[in-house]
Amino acid sequence: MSKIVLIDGHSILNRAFFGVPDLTNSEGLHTNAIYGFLNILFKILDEETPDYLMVAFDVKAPTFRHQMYSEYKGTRKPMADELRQQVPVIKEVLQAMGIKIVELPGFEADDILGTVAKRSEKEGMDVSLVSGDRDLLQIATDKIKIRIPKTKGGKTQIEDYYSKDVVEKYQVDPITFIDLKALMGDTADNIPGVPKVGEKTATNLLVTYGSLDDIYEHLEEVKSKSIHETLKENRELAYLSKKLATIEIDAPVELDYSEAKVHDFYTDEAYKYFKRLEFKNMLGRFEKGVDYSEITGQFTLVEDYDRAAEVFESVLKAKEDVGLCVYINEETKDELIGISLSLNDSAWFIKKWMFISDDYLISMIQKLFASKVRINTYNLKDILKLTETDSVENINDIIIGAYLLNPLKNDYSVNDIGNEYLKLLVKEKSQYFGKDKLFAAVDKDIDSVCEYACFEAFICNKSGAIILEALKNANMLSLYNEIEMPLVPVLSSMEVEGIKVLPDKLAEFSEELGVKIDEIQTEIFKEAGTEFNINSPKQLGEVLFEKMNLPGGKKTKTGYSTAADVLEKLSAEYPVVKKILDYRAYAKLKSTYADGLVQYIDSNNRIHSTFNQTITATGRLSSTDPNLQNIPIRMDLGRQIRKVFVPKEDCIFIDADYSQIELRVLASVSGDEKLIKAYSEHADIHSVTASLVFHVPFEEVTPLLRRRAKAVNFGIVYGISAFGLGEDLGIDRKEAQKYIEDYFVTYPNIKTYLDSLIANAKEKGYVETVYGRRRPVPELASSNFMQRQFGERVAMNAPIQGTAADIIKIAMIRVYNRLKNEKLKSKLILQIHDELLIETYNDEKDIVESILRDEMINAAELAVKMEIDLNIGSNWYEAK
DNA sequence: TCAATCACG
DNA sequence: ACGTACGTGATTGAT
Repeated sequence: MSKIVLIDGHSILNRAFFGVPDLTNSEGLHTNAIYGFLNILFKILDEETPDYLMVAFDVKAPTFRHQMYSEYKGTRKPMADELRQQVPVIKEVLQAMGIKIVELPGFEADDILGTVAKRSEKEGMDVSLVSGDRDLLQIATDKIKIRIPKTKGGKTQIEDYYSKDVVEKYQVDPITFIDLKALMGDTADNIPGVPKVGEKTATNLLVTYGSLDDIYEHLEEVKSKSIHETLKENRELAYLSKKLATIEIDAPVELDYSEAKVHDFYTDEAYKYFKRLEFKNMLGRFEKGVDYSEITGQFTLVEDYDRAAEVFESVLKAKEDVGLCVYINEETKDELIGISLSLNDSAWFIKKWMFISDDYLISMIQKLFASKVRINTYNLKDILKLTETDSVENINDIIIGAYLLNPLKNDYSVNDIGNEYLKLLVKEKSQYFGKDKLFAAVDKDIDSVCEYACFEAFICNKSGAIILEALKNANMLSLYNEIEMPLVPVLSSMEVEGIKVLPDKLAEFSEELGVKIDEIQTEIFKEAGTEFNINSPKQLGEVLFEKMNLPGGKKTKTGYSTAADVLEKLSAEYPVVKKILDYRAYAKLKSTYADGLVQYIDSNNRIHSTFNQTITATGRLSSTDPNLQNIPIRMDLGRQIRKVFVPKEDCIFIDADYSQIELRVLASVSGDEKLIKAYSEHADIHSVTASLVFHVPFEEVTPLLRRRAKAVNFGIVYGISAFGLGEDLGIDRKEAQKYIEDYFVTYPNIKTYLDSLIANAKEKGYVETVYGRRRPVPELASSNFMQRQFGERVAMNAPIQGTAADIIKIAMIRVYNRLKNEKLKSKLILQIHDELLIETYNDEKDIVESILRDEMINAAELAVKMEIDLNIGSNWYEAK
């Protein structure tokens, strides 16, 4: 049986426009709706493999509905400019792809679609009708499927409705669905006075009486007086509304199926459009990929012990690379589902089952890791938690390589890597399993699990060598082999160890904060003369700036800004504002820290954060679930939280942090003699800067001048701007500009260095750290001034922040290896960008201290010596 | 899901 | 004339 897919062009474009965040190509053309439309189109094509395809659009000309009702303005709202621009472009793209577009003056797209759907059904075809508009549900039958895509944050989900699904969801059949819409009046917003009853009432009426006609026939039986009245008064309008909502299924469409036949859409002409629109991740579709059917033929499900043993034997003596992916039960977290292996063009999914136990599988992975075979894997950090090995020689982790090659992406899934490096397009996980987790899918649909897992191992394996080659070409092989890969077991261990907390103390904090919050809230309500949600910036803004008439205008898109810097300016004069700031501080502490951390405490009273190695643009780590890199410290109130983080029995904390690592990096890489000299003399760098920049003798540098110089130093590292510095210091832009100029006169090499970074970035398209880590700076090529400015700041900041990140990573590896090689029990448990925390056994205190000093200071050989501050304590508050 | 806010380096 | 400091993550309310 053949299948036709019909697409409601305008409604899908509309959906895409609102579902996809604003996108602009370098010509300044808005492309988000086109992008979203094509995403949906491709998803449908991949899923359905139809024989025929058509896209219908509305035309501007008046339709029969206008004749029926002169005020009719169409069922759709006027279009935003950014969307309107995109309509002709998507049509051109579709034409270039050779996709049939249907338009019919006098009719809306709905009518064309309804007509074609019904006719195709008669021809004996299966019909898929894709629309964002629920009005189309009236067309559904058991052969006509209405598909309603929803784009949420870039991901597309599709709701499917056959006639039975309409009944299930709305309790009425597709034909009666028109009556439902008519009663609710939401298909004809423009008609004044349409009887608007709610969905509940409308459904009840229809379920009780059958149809709109039946309702009016039994009008006297309708009990509710108000509903009765509305219906009675608006009878005519209800019927008009119904007529307008009814989709024409016999429009004079000239139908030639041969024009709609599905063929190779990936033409050269279309390719040019995709290039111009800058839809890079769609370009893969235009290139000849690996033949999908040929590969899946060599995927094998292994559920039998002997067979598993054979597979292991063959991969263990392999001369070529072996791909490995490991699947862990998402719920229990420490149980395997199975593993996939790949060798050449074959792959196996070895399911945990009977004699193929967790222990067996883990021991086999260990054997593989210990062998001479080069393994290409994915997310090694989690695998190491199972195998408890920390030698990563001969192991490639493609996620690490892919991140180094482009740290700006937010998707490093196996699929995405396959797409980028192998031009291989395979089904998404959700296309195999929907919302199911793997541990559930393994029982429901083992064949899909097998195919999915085998593809992953296959992709790991095939992309491994390509990624290594690309790293080599980018001069990042040593960064990869000597920093990023050796860091993997370090992070793995840190996550496994976790950090101990005192749950009772945490609860005590929460309690105290709760009391305080209640007190302050009562006072605020009293002073404001009204009760409202202080946590709602919207409500707070209204209370402060409208009801209480405080000075301070709008700042954000949505209304008044109530950010701390705005409120601080008011707090001196208005005590209530001070209280709001206090309330905020307490509320933040309670929700994010005191209460927020509780959910992460395990049975040993330890919290295991995740240290992400492939998130940041600069090479830093990030910490999530929970984030232990932003535990309060700046205010003493918040800092108290650190008292709940404690070392385990027989241990103390040793905390060491680099002193001004970024400024030292800057001094070193810029080669500025004055700065280097100041550091070599262990001088107070901010005071030195103040003295030189503000032309006062060193002894006469006041705290104010020092503070300003410090802000300038910070600004330099961030990629200075007069506005930003001015904002930070509360001085005007002119004065800030003067500071900056004077700074550059004082440290001319820094100016030269920063300029060279920008020039270099413009030329090469990226900046790099001392250790070769790259950050692309595409913003520098933007036609948008703001974007370019941003690009310049990024070009100045990334090498500095990134080099500092490289250095502490080296220190972490060295500290970790020293602890291990010297058979010490103490463990590295946290990294906070320039700080390391070691849970140190009392009897190892001296040696750990010396290891930390030694390895952190000597991690880098720069023109400026590194210094660290080291503290010891019985909780994290004391050790800092 | 997004925007606003605020915690950290 | 534009409208900004660099890098992150969690919580909240509003949609």
